[in-house]
Amino acid sequence: MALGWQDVQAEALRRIRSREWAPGEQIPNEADLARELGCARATVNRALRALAEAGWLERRRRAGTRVAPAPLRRAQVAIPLIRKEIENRGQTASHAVIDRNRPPLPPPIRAALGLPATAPVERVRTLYLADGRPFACEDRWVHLAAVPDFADAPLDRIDPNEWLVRNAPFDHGTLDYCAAPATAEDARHLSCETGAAIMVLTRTTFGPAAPVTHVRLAYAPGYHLRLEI
Amino acid sequence: MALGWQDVQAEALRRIRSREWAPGEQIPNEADLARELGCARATVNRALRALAEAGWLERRRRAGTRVAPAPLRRAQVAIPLIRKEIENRGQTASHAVIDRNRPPLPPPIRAALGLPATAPVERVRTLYLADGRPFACEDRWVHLAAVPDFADAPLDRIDPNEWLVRNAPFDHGTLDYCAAPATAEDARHLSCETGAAIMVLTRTTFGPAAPVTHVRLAYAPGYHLRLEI
DNA sequence: GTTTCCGTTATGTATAGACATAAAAGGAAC
DNA sequence: GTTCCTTTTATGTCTATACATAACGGAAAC
Repeated sequence: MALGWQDVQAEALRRIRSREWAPGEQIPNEADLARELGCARATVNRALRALAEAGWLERRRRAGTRVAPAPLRRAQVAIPLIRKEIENRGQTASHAVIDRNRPPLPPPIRAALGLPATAPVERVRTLYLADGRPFACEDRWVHLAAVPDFADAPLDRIDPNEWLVRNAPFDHGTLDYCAAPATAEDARHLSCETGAAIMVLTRTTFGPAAPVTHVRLAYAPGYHLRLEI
Repeated sequence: MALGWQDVQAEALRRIRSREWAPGEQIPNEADLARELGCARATVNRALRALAEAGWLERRRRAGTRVAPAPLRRAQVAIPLIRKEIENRGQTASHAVIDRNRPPLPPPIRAALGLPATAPVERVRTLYLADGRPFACEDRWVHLAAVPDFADAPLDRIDPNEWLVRNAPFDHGTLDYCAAPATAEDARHLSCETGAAIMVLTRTTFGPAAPVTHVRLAYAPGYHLRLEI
């Protein structure tokens, strides 16, 4: 057997790193490379496509393939369940619903979800605990028209985050992390001082047809968001 | 005939979302699906592989393909140049080197890089400005054995971040975002108050053979890390 | 000179067929 | 029952071929 696509990928990466193929420069076309390396064009294609997805190459039909000028690397961040996130740290996860009701939709939340003021929404505030100590507190608004069953979700047994992940798969959404001072309410729930620097995640998710949920998640001090690249 | 892998992917995704294929459940094998949909197995393979990479499916040889029980979605975060990050906000980027020298390597940095105390390193502290206002301040340690040319980098013209991205392509690394109170030094450079909640990024990158750089980047208050999912 | 059109070219993708490989399942030896 | 081995099976991958598609570049029409 000849080379596998991973071998081709490794060889291409070697040439990129050794500057044999310099940044911005066009590399040989797939057919030539296949001939040179002694494999099928499909194999070269698989390798180069993977490198393009990883940000090392830029490919355009007819224009050929060139080395990315400033290799813009992408990091992947897995968005796990909060429960898993706690368990991955070797701690025991639990949660407590603080309150659950249907207040009028405040304009900022309304805007984020793109809903009319009359849309049926439920608000749930939840405290997540790791080994019994506060880990994060969540203020979540759920669009009931998109997930009618949420009204009956047994949130004492399964946390809102996990219930929604399991029962309302979504299309797309946005995450926004920022550092902020803990509000008085955050501080009360997280047992920290008002104004302490905490990580706040704001997430809005949309289903195929309608917005699903908007959530503000305030992590207790000391939270780290780790990415691999 | 006309069925492309994207069509197959869309159909599979429809079945996952409609719960025709329920979470945790095993789906038909590639050969059967290909026969059912009227395309080649390779086409089905391409579609299902893409869905697995996106986190919708879990595949194992011989064991078949099943719908991910709790679709663990991954978000991609592009790690742009700081300069680009500023320019993408429609502002003008500039930078100023605060100091550049070769102090002894402090143990925490040494541990992060995995280097002996005698390793040749250069420390550069840089302030990044957006429209002339402080955007972030950087404390960077560069392993000169891995990037000897760094000693001659004209950091008045090109910022350290960009110089390294362009001249020292790396293999892998870790990013760590956390919310922290601004130190007195952060506060002085960023024109904010000591103790203000700021986002701190700690990044360590490694080349094929040796560690390259360790950097602590403190963003001015108000910084947001946005991800699309 | 400008616009339109068309051929060339590199990548994108589909296909059938083949073999490789991991892992589960079942059977044989003990 | 436990261990080891063999079969079976679904995914992983390579190959050769073919056609699709985007885009560059030049020729033709005006």
